[in-house]
Amino acid sequence: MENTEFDKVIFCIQNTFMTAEIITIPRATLHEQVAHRLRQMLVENRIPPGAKLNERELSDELNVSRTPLREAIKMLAAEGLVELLPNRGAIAVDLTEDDVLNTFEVMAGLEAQSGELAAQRITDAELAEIKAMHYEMMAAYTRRDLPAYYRLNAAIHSAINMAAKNPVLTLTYSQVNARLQALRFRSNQDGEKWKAAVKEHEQMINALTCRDAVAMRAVLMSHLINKRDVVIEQIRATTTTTTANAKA
Amino acid sequence: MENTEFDKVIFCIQNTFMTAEIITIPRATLHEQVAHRLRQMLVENRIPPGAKLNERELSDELNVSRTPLREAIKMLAAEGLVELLPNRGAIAVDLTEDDVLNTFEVMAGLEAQSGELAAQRITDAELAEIKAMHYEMMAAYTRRDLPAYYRLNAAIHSAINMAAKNPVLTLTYSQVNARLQALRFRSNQDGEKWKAAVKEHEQMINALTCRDAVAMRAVLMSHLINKRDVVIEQIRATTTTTTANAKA
DNA sequence: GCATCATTTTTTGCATACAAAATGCATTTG
DNA sequence: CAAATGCATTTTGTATGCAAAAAATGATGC
Repeated sequence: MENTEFDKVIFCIQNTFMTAEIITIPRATLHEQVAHRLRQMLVENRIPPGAKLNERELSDELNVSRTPLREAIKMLAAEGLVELLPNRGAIAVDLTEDDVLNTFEVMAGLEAQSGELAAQRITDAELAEIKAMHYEMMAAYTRRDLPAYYRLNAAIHSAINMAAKNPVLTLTYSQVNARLQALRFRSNQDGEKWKAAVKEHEQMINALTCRDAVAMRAVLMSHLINKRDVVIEQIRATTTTTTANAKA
Repeated sequence: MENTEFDKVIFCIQNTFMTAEIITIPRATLHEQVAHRLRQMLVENRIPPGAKLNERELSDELNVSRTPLREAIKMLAAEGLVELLPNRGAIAVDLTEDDVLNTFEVMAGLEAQSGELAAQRITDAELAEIKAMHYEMMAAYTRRDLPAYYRLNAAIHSAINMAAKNPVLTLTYSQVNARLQALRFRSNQDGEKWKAAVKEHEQMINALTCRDAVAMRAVLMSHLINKRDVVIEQIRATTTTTTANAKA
């Protein structure tokens, strides 16, 4: 049920004449590699929201023919990352404020359930690892190292998800989350919100330690609501400039 | 964000000589139509779980070339209805008992949230319509009209979903649900479970009328758990015969 | 008689070619 | 001068063809 994907693996072999040869071994099929790369480009805003996905351009850029590219685009459409306009190709999703609100509402429910189940099912080893990451994250916070903070934050949420021991939940979560990644990529929280987020993380660790499913649900619910507010603020602040940009 | 799909629309126009001409206007692109038809075939078990999707056979049967067929299959793969085996094509998902348990767990969370939000947001008109469908369903129950019961049951759950006023939730719900449809298609509940399901539906109506979000969550949670048990029982009962069938 | 290996056949994966639709532009016309 | 229409170009959608991988078949050796 899980779809593990990798980019090409570069292999170095030496023939009898000692001239190094580099051959590429596709780990997965071409359309899966393309889908993976497109996902990255979308999340990193290299393809901005609302932008058209020109098949010829992309196939040139990615060095594949249009066939696997189109297959990849169809997958992304099913995942909700791009929108398919009949006879007019695909565009990167451009979420309205309502879309973002609705998506966060679903995310909150999924995270809450994830935390609830994790509290019931987490092993001591898993909990220890999460605690370790939590302290690393606190270190990043005190140093105001935002990139490290984000990385650890994502890792912790992922670990909680794993502790819930439900692959379907994990998959559903990541699919819904994917659409928000593009937004979060550029989101910076101010000092006050950041402080609150850290406090919530401490509550999470406590709830997990006590295996308190109810508390865990409550904490994650409000945690997501705060995250939502941060993103919405960002959108409101940048919406005037970015929409003008996206149109161009 | 919503993907409405239709089959071909048959159009009748009369030319100046009064000879009726019939032209087909494809409402959606070919790959979308194919995806729609494949979905149906999977849900109705016309393609049984674990069966291979032979591209040539299917393209002959559906009268399309392999290209749009392959694009459709990629979409279904992203939706989780088929599994892609590199260089070996696609097979219809064959859920293990664990898969079913996990999927129902997620479904329960989504339904519960859906009900919770519906209790907060439902309009009087929507509630009235759901009540009407409920009474129709009760009629079908007393007549032991299983097909009508199922149809109304699905309609009610869909209506509750709509009342939650969150398209993202609706979409997520239907995607996760799609994988279970194939199982439910052949599931028959015994008298005792059926009676319990009907009782739960009455509680749902009450909770909705009182706009009691907490009660709604609780009812839908246990409702889904019971549904899960029915399906699991079915699987256990038929697993020996059907697996032998699927292999053949 | 069975297992292993080579060969043939089938099937998937990808690229290219062609058809249809949409877009942009220039010209024309009111 | 503006709107509309027709033409050219671009872009998407579908079909076909070819190459590589997997499956099936048959032959050979033990």
